[in-house]
Amino acid sequence: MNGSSTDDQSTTTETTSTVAAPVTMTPPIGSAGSVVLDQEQGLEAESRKLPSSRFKGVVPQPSGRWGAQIYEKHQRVWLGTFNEEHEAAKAYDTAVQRFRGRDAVTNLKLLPLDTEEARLEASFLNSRSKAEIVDMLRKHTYNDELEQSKRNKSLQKNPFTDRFGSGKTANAREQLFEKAVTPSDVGKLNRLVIPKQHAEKHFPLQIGNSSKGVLLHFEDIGMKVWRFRYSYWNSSQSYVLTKGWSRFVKEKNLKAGDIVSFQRSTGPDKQLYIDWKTKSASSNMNPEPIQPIRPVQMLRLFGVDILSGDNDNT
DNA sequence: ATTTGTGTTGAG
DNA sequence: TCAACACAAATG
Repeated sequence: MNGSSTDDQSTTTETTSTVAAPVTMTPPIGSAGSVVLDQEQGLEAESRKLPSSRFKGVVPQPSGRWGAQIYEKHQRVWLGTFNEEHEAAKAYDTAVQRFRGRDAVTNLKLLPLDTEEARLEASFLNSRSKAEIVDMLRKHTYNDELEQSKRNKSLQKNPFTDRFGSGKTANAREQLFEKAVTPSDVGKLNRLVIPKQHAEKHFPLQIGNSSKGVLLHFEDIGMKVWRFRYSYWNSSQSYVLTKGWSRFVKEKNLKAGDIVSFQRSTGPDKQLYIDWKTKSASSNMNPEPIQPIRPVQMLRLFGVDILSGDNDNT
């Protein structure tokens, strides 16, 4: 049934190949019915015994392939069959993270904390039901769907048309507020003053945290995450972004009068976003654009996204 | 004709 | 919860 195609799941060089490519020790010759296989470690008497997998959630198949399964409430959930043992292990890893959370024990998956890849995949995982994830794994389409999700996310992040055009919020992000930065906001003070009105409305501080401050995560247009310390300064009775702010000013080459804007995801994740633009023109006028936006690429992505409608999501 | 993946059991 | 085993159901 799934003999070939849709094989592009892992990063290994496993290309599409039918069962006729047995690189491993498992001989796919004939089904494990009663075929006697000598040469196999001299275990003639147990020739029909299947080899155990060293991976959790992975079981051998009589065909020589590997099945993946996970248990939930005394019940097995089948995750599909795979040509390679590690492919099945990967499927289990994905499933177990969706079923039991980020801290679940996995077989192979390194847990690159704090990387954008990890964030995107975590977001993608939770945006789908368990059944949907299982379906993707069984059909070997999980990686494709994940990549497509990433593309959509990056499109969704592009606010240029929205904010410079009509200012309407058609995205899954809501505009919180904007501020024209002052000379001191981009100067040596290394801090951004957040107007009290907006600060108290959108970034409320706990009573205990007001002096100490909290760490806020913002994502920019290039999906780069910025971490700013946010606190209240009693001396000036103002709310400020301090640690981390100067790096943003430097990288974006912010000048006095430029506009910084803050958004927040309308979804349940409450992800915060930060962006900027020059006073009277688009940010493309930046002499050193670190994250150059290419309208051409954006359009191309749009086209691909719209045209690739061959998914059979339930 | 093959292979899947479910039914089932027993160990941990 | 987990995998080993057997085999009816599913698939080609």
